[in-house]
Amino acid sequence: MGEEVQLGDLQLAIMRVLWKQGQATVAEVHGALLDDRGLALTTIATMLSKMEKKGVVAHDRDGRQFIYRACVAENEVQASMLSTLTERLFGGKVTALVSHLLQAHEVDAREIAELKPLIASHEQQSPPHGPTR
Amino acid sequence: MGEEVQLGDLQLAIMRVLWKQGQATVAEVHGALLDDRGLALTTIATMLSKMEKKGVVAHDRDGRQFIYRACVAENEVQASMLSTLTERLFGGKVTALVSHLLQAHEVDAREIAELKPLIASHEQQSPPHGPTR
DNA sequence: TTGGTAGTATTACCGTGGTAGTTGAATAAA
DNA sequence: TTTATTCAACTACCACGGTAATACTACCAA
Repeated sequence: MGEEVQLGDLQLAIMRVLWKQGQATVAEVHGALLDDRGLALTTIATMLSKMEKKGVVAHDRDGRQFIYRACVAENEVQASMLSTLTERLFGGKVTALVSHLLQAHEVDAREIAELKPLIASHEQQSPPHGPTR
Repeated sequence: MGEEVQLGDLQLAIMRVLWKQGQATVAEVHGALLDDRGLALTTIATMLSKMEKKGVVAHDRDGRQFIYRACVAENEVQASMLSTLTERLFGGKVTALVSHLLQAHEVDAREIAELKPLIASHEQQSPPHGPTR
């Protein structure tokens, strides 16, 4: 592990379609993003090409259509990008990140209520795995 | 508010120096980053110029030296970049972000222990401030 | 068999982050 | 006063994300 996957905004949007759909043609991805972004179909196609060169997606063909699928898991990308951001922005301290979230009112009472059981469920085990990095 | 400040890796590193120091000359910033990055002094100077054009730093002069200082608060940048990432990666759901952190073992028992009081202290008040965005 | 259509491939362009050499000006040293 | 040094300014690249027009190709229909 440790792929260091960093994706841009459009790339993430495309990945979200593939993650949700499992697989999709260029036209399907384009359709899924059209309302929010109104991009040309060739833009999506070009981006998918670049992403394939990068190794984050791959395609099979069905006749002349390309069927794209994700090659990296959502978890993986989340982990990679979030840890990069935590490093750059909070000196690698996850607690500093969460602390900021709370301080900045980014999370309200309802969300705190949702969080508490989540934390509780992870409280007891969590193996002693040394320094995070 | 709502500045939408997005900074790159080097830019963040430079900002951290300014945030810590309060202000610094080009040479001082360069010195502070030299061990980790070994960049040319002109690289730092160029970057600071670009950052000034962008409005995130400003300078006064002391003789011929430039004294740079941050124009955006650390909190502000953290909020902006984190919320962008949360939007792109977790569909805007902060709870999904935290949930990922826990699931991915990015946070160990010690950190959870640190987090609990933080959360508790924000549990009661947190003004009814409607939808976050 | 020829022409339209659907779909990918190629090419191009912009903005920005990152990196740094070269130039020019002002000050300090000789 | 001339020279050397120290800055900042200017210029130049490269990579990459994003955006899209145009070119090519294979299939389908008339």
